[in-house]
Amino acid sequence: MTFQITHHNGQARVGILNTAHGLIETPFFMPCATKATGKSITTDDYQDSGVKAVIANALMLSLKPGMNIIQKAGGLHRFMNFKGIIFTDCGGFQMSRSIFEKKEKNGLYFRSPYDNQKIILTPQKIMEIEITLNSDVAMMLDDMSGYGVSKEEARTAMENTHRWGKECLDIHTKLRKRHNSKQLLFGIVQGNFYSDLRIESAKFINNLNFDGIAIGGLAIGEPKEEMYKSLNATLPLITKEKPRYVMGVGSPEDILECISKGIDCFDSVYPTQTARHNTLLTWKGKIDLHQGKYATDFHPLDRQCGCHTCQNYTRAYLHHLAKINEPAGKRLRSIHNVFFLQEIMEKSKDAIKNKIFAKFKKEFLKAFQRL
RNA sequence: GCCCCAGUAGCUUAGCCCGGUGGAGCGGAUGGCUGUUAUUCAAUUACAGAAAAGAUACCAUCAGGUCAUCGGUUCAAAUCCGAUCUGGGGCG
Repeated sequence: MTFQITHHNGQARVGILNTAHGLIETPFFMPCATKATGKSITTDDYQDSGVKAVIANALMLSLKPGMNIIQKAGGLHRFMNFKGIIFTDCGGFQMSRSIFEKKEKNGLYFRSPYDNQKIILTPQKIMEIEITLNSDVAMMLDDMSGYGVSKEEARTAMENTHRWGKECLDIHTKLRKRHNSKQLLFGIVQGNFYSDLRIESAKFINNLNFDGIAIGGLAIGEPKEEMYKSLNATLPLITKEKPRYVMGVGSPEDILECISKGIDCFDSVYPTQTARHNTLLTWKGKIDLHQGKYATDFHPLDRQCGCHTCQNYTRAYLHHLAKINEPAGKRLRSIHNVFFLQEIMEKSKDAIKNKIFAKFKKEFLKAFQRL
């Protein structure tokens, strides 16, 4: 059995996802390892911070170091020495980046940022890449339209996503057999911020035989109400038996909100990117390390935190590292934020098991707004 | 005692010559970062390519100044004039 729900608390649930590299309890949060590493943070740092799963990017890895090197290394896990579970994203999100050129019915066209080579990402190609990476969960190729596009554009993107979804599924089934792989394949719901498209997409993707269902195209700069509106339109149409994944979320507030709606998987650059920009997450709110008041604050970032950074360094020291733009500071900050998010997930799971998730969420949000 | 130079925001400074109520950078404050191509500089090596892209030292908003002091000239002074104070240098 791929996924089993073990506890319920309202819509929120705890479950177990069974993958080629072991079991993982849901809900869980994956920090990014886009290019087979976090930015300014290592695989070890992730593991020491309690990270059980990361998400890497198939498109970026296929460009550098390239598939043959990862194949020679014995797969992505061995290459980056990660002992947990790896999701691979397909590259659909990179449509929002400047390397994206255009899309056709057959796939997405990119330019390599390394050498300007033309890259065509088709369902066939991306499935081959992801099987070769030997990640635990592959994401199908999707067409992600940006925030604010017209309904026609959103519909075209959704239709591409649906067509590619079916193709990915067929190709993946064959490849999985041929490679004797246990890799899972997740579908992605699109539909932009049009509720009727979301509903149509949710029905379509949900009816295909994916191992899990992701909701894509959210957390891309839209107001929160828009995001929740799309999410609310989508969720009732997605089977409760499969793991549900909201791509790109995010902030502690959004994650807790999504958990309460029954989401099981998350990924985001949020903890690491904000850490690099000197915003630290604590149980009492966000800290901007730039602020002069921390120059003489010889307490840990968060007294309740058990992370490597809080166990060993003071706010004053971290402020100093921030002021001199020392890369070591980025690492220490990233470690803390990543650990913090893992703690939120652990506490959320405990709260669901004890049937007090709503209370936990309310108390967290109250405290988190305090600073 | 005499002569020269300097004094503009917490710091570094633009403006002064040719008067029209002060700009910037750093620093400070408050927000923001949500499926991460790309932090900066220098050097070396290898590879790719020959033309794009523009970020992680980012973005947005905001607050700091009786322009050393006192006086004069003028419709108007950071700006011109005089004196004083402070700091630096030189000569006795």
